Amino acid sequence: MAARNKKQRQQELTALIDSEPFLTDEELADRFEVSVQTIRLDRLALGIPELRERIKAVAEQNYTEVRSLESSEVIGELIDLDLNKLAISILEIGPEHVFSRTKIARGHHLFAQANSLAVGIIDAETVLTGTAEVRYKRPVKLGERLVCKAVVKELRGERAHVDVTTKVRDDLVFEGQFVVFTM
Amino acid sequence: MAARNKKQRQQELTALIDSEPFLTDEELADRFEVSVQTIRLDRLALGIPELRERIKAVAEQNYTEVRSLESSEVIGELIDLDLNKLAISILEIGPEHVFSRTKIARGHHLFAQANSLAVGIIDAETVLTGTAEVRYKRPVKLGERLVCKAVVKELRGERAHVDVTTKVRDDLVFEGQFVVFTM
DNA sequence: ACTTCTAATAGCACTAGGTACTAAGAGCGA
DNA sequence: TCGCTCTTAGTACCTAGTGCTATTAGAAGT
Repeated sequence: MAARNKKQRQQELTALIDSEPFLTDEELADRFEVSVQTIRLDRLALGIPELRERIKAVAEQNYTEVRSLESSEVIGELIDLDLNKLAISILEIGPEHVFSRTKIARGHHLFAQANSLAVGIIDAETVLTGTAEVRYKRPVKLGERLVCKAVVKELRGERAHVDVTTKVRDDLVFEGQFVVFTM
Repeated sequence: MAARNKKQRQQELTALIDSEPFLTDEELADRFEVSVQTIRLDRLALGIPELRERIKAVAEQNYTEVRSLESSEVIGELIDLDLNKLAISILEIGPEHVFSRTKIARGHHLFAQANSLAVGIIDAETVLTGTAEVRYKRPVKLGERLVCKAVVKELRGERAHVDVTTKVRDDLVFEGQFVVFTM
């Protein structure tokens, strides 16, 4: 690896550990062509914990968060719910939601937020999506907060029509009509 | 903790470590009221790795699973790709994809597989979803293998129409029309 | 040229949570 | 009593560190 000064090395160190948390000080020292001690001093200066703590952090994160993020009933944070009428959820776009190159959110996350809200708004044991028509109005970038609003337009028997709009601040980024069924 | 024989203790040990993998030998010894050495012998006999390896395993699971599940370019396994023409991917429905109560796959996972394929099929740096019209034909259950096929119907300038169908064996479960844009 | 400062390096003692191995005592059936 | 299992104890060693001190290399100031 090319020579660099302290500042640059520390920046790159932060980025590297962020993307590959499973590297020992020794492996890091090899990559940056400095001694292990230098890496330790850098970590100390940057407040980066040791390997085992990093591994533990990743493990604990998964152990609790992932399960609730991907398997929870509603994608995002449910902040208002009036069953069979209206629901609002908020989803903050993090690195796991975006194309790494462009930092633009992948479409299915907006769909997931909207779909799970359209399903969750209906007061029934089992609700499944029948059809959906969605339009992406503008790209959503890393760090933006998606406010998703679902409104029940029609509710007849086991079929419901739900309109969903997603905004960033007052900017419409996504809208869709969902037809969902209860069983 | 109540006294027990070796067999019972080892059974309970397996169960305990399975549900709480973050316990040290010392903590385990306390719980079972035996010496640390006994716990070590038990782990050895049962083939249970040490704490650090257990933590690492949990961490690696998340690190690969989450990245490949949530952040990979195509959701599912890409098994055929003819750019700007046709693409096929396979997604096996696991516990993380279903409503825990009904074991039916949540709609947005089928959408995600279809959407990411519709985007990935186009030969361009940046491709974004414009609109989508999707229909869910029948519920998909835990353990089923979704075979998703995307076909480019029209490609004019920066806009493309992609038809997507998803089947379980020969059974159509999902179909959609996507309009995607290149930038 | 000499001092001063910083960055980098080296060495040592110590820690947690182990592995691998040896040794020894308790309890029990034949 | 012998033989056997189970349990406990102890030692040496390992990894991936922390924390501290001492030393060296290079650049900057005067």
